[in-house]
Amino acid sequence: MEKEISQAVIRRMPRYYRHLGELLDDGVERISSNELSARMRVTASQIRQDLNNFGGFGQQGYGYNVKYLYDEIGKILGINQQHNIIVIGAGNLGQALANYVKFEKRGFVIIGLFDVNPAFQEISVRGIKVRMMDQLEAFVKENRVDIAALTMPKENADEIANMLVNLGIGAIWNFAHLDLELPEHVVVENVHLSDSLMQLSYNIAKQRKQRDKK
Amino acid sequence: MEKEISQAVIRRMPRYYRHLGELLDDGVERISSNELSARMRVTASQIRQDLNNFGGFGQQGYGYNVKYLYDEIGKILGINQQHNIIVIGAGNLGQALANYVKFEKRGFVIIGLFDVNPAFQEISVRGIKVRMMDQLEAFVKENRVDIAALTMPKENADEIANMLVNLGIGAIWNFAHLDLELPEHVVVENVHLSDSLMQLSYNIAKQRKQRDKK
DNA sequence: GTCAATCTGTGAAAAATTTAACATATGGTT
DNA sequence: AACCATATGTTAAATTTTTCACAGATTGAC
Repeated sequence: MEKEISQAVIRRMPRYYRHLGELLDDGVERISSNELSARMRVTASQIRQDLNNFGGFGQQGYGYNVKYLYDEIGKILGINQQHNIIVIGAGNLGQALANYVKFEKRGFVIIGLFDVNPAFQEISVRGIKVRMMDQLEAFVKENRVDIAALTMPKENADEIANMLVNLGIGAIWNFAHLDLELPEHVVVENVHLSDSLMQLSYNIAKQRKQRDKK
Repeated sequence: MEKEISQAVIRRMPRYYRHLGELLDDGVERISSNELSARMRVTASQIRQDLNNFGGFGQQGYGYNVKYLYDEIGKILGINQQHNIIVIGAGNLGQALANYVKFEKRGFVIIGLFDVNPAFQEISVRGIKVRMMDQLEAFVKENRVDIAALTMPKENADEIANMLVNLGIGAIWNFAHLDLELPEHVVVENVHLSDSLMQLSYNIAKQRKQRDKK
C-alpha cells in the first residue's frame, strides 16, 4: 500500500543531494531542517515533508546526520547502482556528456557514442570511439544499456528513439527539441534547452517590467 | 492590477510554442484546445486556462488560429526582441550552445565566447573567436549583453556570476552544478544536467518496481 | 436564414501542494 | 538527574493548481 510520490517532490531530491554533498565536503556532520532551509531558500517544512515521503531520516532534538541522509537520498535516486548510457549524436553536446567525468562518480557510465556522420569516426572521447549507426543494434544486443541519450537533430529522433525502445532500452534522456511518441512503459526525461531559454526570456521581460514600474 | 502568472504556467508555454510551430510547418491553420490536448497529452481545460492568463486568443466555435497564437505566445515569451548572449566556458557544452543555429531564429544571438584556457584561443565557433577572461570586462562594457550562459566548471562559477552581475548583466543561464548566490533582481535559469539524470534514474527504478510487481 | 454542432472563456469544484502548528523525543547543561 | 532548548514527524490549514461544467458565441450545413 505505497502511496505514489509526486514528481514535484522527486524534482527537488537531486537538489537536496547536491547541497548535502557540499556540506559533506565542508566537513559538516549534522544539519537541521532550519539550517538547510536557510541555505537552500525553501521552507523547513517542505524539507521535512519531502524527506518523510521516504522515511524518517532525522532525529528529534538533533536534526539530520549529513552523511547518512546523503547516502539515503542517493539510494532513493538509484545512484547506488550502475547505469550504462549510450549517446546518440556525437556533436558538441554528445561529446560534452561523454566528457563529463562527474557522472561516473554517481554510477552513470557512458559506454558508447554513435553518429551517422563518418567524419566522427576519427574522434574518440575519453577512450570511447564514435561508432556508426549501423553498429548500434549489435552493440545494444551485446551490452546492457540502461539509458540512451539523444543528442542528435530532431529530424530523426523519434524514429531512432522507437528503434532503441524496440531493442529493449527502457529509458531515454532526450535532448532533441521535440516530444517523443513512445510506449507508456518507457521512461523519458526531457532536457529542452530552447524551452529553458524561453522561460529565461520571459522572466527577463517580467523583471524589466517590475523594475520600470518602480 | 495584474495578477502574477505562476512559473508552472510559464514552464508550459514554450511547449505550446513548439507544438504550434510544428503545426504551422505542417500547414495547419486552426486548432481546437481539444485537438491540441490530444496531441500534447494534457487536458484541454489546462490549455484554455493557461492561454487565458494572457488573453483570449481563440474564438468560440472556431478554436485558435495557429499562426496568430504562435505569434502571440512568441511575444509573451519575449521572442520578438533580440537577446545578446555571451557564453563563459568554451568547452564542449559552450561550443554546443554557440553552434546551435536554431537559437538565432528566435532572436537569441551568441555574441561572445570566453574561457580561461589559452588553448581555446585557436578555436572559433561560427565566426566567434574564443576570448580570454581578461577581456570580459571590456567586452561587456562595449556590447549590450542580455544573458550570460555559464558553462564552466562549478569551482569559480559563483565568483564569475557575481562579477558579471556587477558589470550590469541581469540574466544568467546557469549550467554549472551549483545554486548561485545572486542578488534578488538577477534572473536565473538553471539547467542542472546531473539533477535531470538523477530524476531519470529515480523513474527508472520506479518503473522497474512497477513492472516486477505485475 | 435557420439550426445543430462546435468550442471558447470562465466560475466553481476538486485535487494537489505547500505551509503552519504542535506534540513529542532527544541532547546538552547545570 | 532534572530541565530547557532544539528539532523532528505529522496532522491540519492554507494556498495553489488542475479539472470540471456550462453559458454563450460562432461556424458550417442545408
